[in-house]
Amino acid sequence: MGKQMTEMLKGTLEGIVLAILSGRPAYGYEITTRLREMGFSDVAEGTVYALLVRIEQKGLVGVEKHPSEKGPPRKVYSLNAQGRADLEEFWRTWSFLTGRLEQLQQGGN
Amino acid sequence: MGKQMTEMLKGTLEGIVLAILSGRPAYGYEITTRLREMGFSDVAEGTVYALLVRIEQKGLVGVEKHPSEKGPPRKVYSLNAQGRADLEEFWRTWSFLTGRLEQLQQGGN
DNA sequence: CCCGCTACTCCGTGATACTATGTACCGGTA
DNA sequence: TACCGGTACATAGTATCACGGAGTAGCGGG
Repeated sequence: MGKQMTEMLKGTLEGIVLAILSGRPAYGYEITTRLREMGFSDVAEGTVYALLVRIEQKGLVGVEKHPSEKGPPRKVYSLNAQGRADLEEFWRTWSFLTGRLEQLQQGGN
Repeated sequence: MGKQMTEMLKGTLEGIVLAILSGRPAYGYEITTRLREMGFSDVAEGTVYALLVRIEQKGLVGVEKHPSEKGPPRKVYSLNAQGRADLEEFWRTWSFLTGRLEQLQQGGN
């Protein structure tokens, strides 16, 4: 995708990852793969790892190390209470935004 | 609104302004006011002016100076062909994103 | 023995919004 | 007159976030 998508993902990607984690715990490489499968084909790996560090430092997730059969140990992230609260707040902000945009798209300005 | 909104607006605000201009030409101060009325209560004035300079330099809009009865002359921006194309591209990117997010919100992950 | 996949990390860059501040024009009011 | 508030635009500095690119490391297969 283009530059527009890159900019639009700012602030949204974090919510997307939180939403993914709300389903079940996951580790970085897995999350990157899932994002790619979803169609976010050029989300950079480094971006995802940096984001995970960020939400960990914000205290939105817990981390556990699990050995992998195929490489270095995985850092499995799981949403905690604060993370769930943050996700809800994200959805509120998101729906506010979609509401306004929908209005704009229908020529409602 | 909070910091989440600030981050989410990155990349979106430009589309929003283009959408506003697609209705009819407008000048900076007016756009800021309209954004506030829409609920984007803390979009900074400086942000809007910087954005307008940006889209002008990208060649998405035309500019005309009109005198004002109440202050300095207004710089009235109007969408040109390239701006309309950019706006359409914005809507495509936006609907891609909303599609994925909708899926995620319905626990579809 | 190297290649490719898995898995994580880090540094520098670019884009964007915010804060804060400044300039300037105008009308109303004390 | 002097000042204030609303109109209107501009800019310098800061923070955040995604990307590009490179590096480290474990593991299994040709």
